[in-house]
Amino acid sequence: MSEPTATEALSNFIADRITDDRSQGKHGGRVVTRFPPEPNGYLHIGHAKSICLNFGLARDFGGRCNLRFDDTNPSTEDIEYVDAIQEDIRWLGFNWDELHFASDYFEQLYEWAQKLIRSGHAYVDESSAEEIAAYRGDFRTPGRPTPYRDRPAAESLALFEKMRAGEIDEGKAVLRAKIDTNHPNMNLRDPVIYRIKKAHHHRTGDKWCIYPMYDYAHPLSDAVEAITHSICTLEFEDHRPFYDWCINTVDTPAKPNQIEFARLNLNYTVMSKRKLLQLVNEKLVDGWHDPRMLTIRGLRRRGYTPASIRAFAHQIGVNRTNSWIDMGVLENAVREDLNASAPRAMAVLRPLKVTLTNLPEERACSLSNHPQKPELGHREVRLTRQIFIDREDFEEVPPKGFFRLVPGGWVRLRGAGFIKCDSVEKDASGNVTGVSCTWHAPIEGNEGPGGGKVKGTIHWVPGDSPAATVRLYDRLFSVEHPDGDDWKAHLNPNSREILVDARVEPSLAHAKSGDTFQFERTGYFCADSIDSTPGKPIWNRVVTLKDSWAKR
RNA sequence: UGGGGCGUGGUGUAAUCGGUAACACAACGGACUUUGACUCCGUCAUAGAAGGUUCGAGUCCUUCCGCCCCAACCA
Repeated sequence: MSEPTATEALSNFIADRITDDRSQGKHGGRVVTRFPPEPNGYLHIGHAKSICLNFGLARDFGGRCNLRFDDTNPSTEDIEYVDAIQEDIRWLGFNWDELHFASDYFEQLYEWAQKLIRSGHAYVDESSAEEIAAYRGDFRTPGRPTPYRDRPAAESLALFEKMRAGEIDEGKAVLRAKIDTNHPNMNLRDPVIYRIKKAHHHRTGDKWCIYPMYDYAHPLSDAVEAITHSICTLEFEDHRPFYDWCINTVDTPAKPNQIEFARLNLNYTVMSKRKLLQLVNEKLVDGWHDPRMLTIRGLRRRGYTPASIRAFAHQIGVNRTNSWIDMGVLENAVREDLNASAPRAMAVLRPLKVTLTNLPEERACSLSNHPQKPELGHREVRLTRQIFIDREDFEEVPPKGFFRLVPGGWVRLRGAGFIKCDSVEKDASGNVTGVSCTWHAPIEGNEGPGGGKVKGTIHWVPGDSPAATVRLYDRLFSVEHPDGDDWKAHLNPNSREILVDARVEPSLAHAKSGDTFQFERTGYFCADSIDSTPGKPIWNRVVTLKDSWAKR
């Protein structure tokens, strides 16, 4: 297995900063990161970037990395996701040091909120959501205090207790941090830190009916775990002052620091949970694990390897610039990994019958399982009197530069000698239904049967090869940036083509779910983990091979 | 409009007291090849713009320009 980049130490501005912090003795020299997903959806390639960053940094600096579920909003979260997320992280090849849930800290968070109230840093506001928004103002309108801002701490304390006790209806009161109602940074205009939600929580059940907001729960959860470097995406940048406010005002023993980086943008796909959910709900794809989805599960089923995703994350780097990564970079990462590891086999996607008129008898041909890895051995493929080749490897009137099978020309048969097309059979409407060829045994050296070099080599399978279902996957969208209201109109109608009469080498019948092969000259294919049946794998195309001929 | 960020080739990432613009992907050209794959070789940027400081600036200063984020009781 070649995995040169995935184990290489991370080199980016965050790693630099950690190095700095350590040299200054910050955080006692410790490095503790965390990956904090909200369990309200499945992980996707964008999360993979964050996972590789957080776990990678901990690895590189001999620190630790926790998995913490940010489960502060019971109305959107579900246990289904917490299980799936853990499975996906492990599959990617990472292990967390500690597993936590923000909900484990609810009691502590509540006490800290009381402390804030007592010290005059928080108050219960009984304004409605609309009123709060109105009083908050906007970029051009100054914010103002609501009538409840200066109520006595004791009153807020009592009301906060009533909120917890379920004696106040949803929407009738919230706890707000008391900072500055007219701060230029909107996030500091007395942000809400607790709201009433009479919802069942997947872990705490009905114990709570008030839930902390992310902006309050996150920094304090980090502090509880003594996280040193709390890495998040750029949109939280102007929340950082409040992050620091929480840490400093509550005055937690640990003082974690938030560092932001740019989230991953990939073209020809969508990344937001909202849109992915919509694709699933509207059945535009076959669920979260559809091989076309860039969810971790989708990628896994498609045939992407963990190493290839790690290599991709490493290659794209980390910085604070909003940028778009070309889908080709991801595709190239699997190609590179699979080229090194996947055994070779032959499969004919669109079969064309070829009769070898002069073949005396069946012939056993020995083919290498990997050109660069002799240790993977050889396999036997029978050359039969009738074989299949791919339709696109034959042209009756070849374009210039075509060096596959043509009438009267020799072409090499992978591992099985040469053939020359003598005649073409057609149906009534003129479609080619088969060709007849003269076969010639393999020849040592560079010369072909007719003298001179034979440039082309094509793949083939025996005439009695079983039919197999092969699914050719392509990018989900046909435009680089599917956005706007009509983003779904840009779904690629050809993102999946199902071939039910492909012919694969008989040996492939024994492939297990998840096994991946390179079908020579066509691409990498993975035996589907859900739809395959014993002895009859269904093949998913992971990615094509590069094809400098097709480009012309 | 107030606040916060960002701007190096087609794409992404580097160059950490200012000193010959590096690496990868893509593209193009070539070599090799029983996968038109792989591999190998070569070509491909003067830095958002304009000024300034300096012997010398992507790196410092000034002024513009462009793009992104923030006005949920979401995260």
